Amino acid sequence: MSDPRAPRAMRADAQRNRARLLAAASAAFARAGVETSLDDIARDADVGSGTLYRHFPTREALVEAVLDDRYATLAAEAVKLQAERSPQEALVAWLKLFVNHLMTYRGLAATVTTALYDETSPLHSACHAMRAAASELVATAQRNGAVRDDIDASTILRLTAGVAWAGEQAPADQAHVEHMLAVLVDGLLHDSGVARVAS
Amino acid sequence: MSDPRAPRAMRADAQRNRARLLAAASAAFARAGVETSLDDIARDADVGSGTLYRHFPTREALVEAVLDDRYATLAAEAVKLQAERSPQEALVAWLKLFVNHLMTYRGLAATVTTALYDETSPLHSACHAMRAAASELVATAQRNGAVRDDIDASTILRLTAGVAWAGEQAPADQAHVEHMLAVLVDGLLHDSGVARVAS
DNA sequence: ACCTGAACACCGTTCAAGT
DNA sequence: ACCTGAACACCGTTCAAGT
Repeated sequence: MSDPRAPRAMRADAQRNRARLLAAASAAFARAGVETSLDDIARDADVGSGTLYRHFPTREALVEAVLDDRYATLAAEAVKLQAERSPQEALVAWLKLFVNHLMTYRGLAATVTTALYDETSPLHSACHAMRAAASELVATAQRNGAVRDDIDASTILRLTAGVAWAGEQAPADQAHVEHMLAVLVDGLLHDSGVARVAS
Repeated sequence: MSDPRAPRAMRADAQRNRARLLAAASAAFARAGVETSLDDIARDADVGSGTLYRHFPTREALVEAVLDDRYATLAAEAVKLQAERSPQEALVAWLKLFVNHLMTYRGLAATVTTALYDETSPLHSACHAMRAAASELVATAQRNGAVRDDIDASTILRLTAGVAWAGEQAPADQAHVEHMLAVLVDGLLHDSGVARVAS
């Protein structure tokens, strides 16, 4: 009868506190990265620190709640690209979306990469559909001979996260990161006369 | 007359404490990564925490002291490879040495990458010769048409550190990391009939 | 049912007192 | 000249008391 995911099950003040925490977290992550102080977030939200932990028992749970729909969107975009573009173009375009997503907050590349390997993480399930869709993109590109066969999808995701990580280690704009991604992509593609994605 | 770098300038107990701290730090870094507790290191060395800070005012200073000669060695190896091998082989072989060095301790890739961009870091000067030698390897490979022209040496170092970082995010052996490096290297090399470094 | 904020544990860093 | 360890600041996390 009562769905625990339905907001109506929450008391009005709890609902408001949750929303305040999400807004404060989003702003704090943007300003200082996902490793910023949780205490500060609670203070910014005008909420006791215990309330933050009641709503989001771990930092990852908070990150997951803030980004939430982004991973569903990334999964949907993968499926759409898969349907509309060539296998190679689809994969390359999606990796660009992925690397740009990872640049949303400093430290996010590390958090997501950890989550992809930690089944107990709340982010893990949020990323599940995205991961499956990405694997499909890779498998299709490999079947078509566009991408080398000696690498699996999860290594490709990790390497892409490595590019995002490299991007946040020093001042780098989006163009620079996409350029680094293009270099990686050139390494992923077979070179039998395939067009390269230049800078 | 008195050289501050000469160990004889140090009191005997100071000298012994320094050695103990280095040994404890090396063991702790190997066990728990370079971000491990400095307090624990002082305790392991049977030394007050203040003594650790007296010898090594920052964590980076301690990392630098522990690894010290490794960066001189990496610089020398670059020069040697430059002299003995083809431009392409030399660069590829050196990047392999570099990525393996970065895997020495968990977190080292991040520390070194930060240091490369932070001129105030004690690691920065330790890396200076290595960085110059690496730039030479890249420049030579580019002059010979072995490596693409649209990328500079520091971006290559950052991307290589990104591969090492990707390697420490999930259980990965040396072969796996070198395989990821080979993919990156394929992206760096020009594909005009050059032999690829396969897995 | 949920919130608050004090309390605890942990860590980095400083510094007064000691030798 | 160097060492020690207590003291301080900061942060994550828990929980008793309150509504």
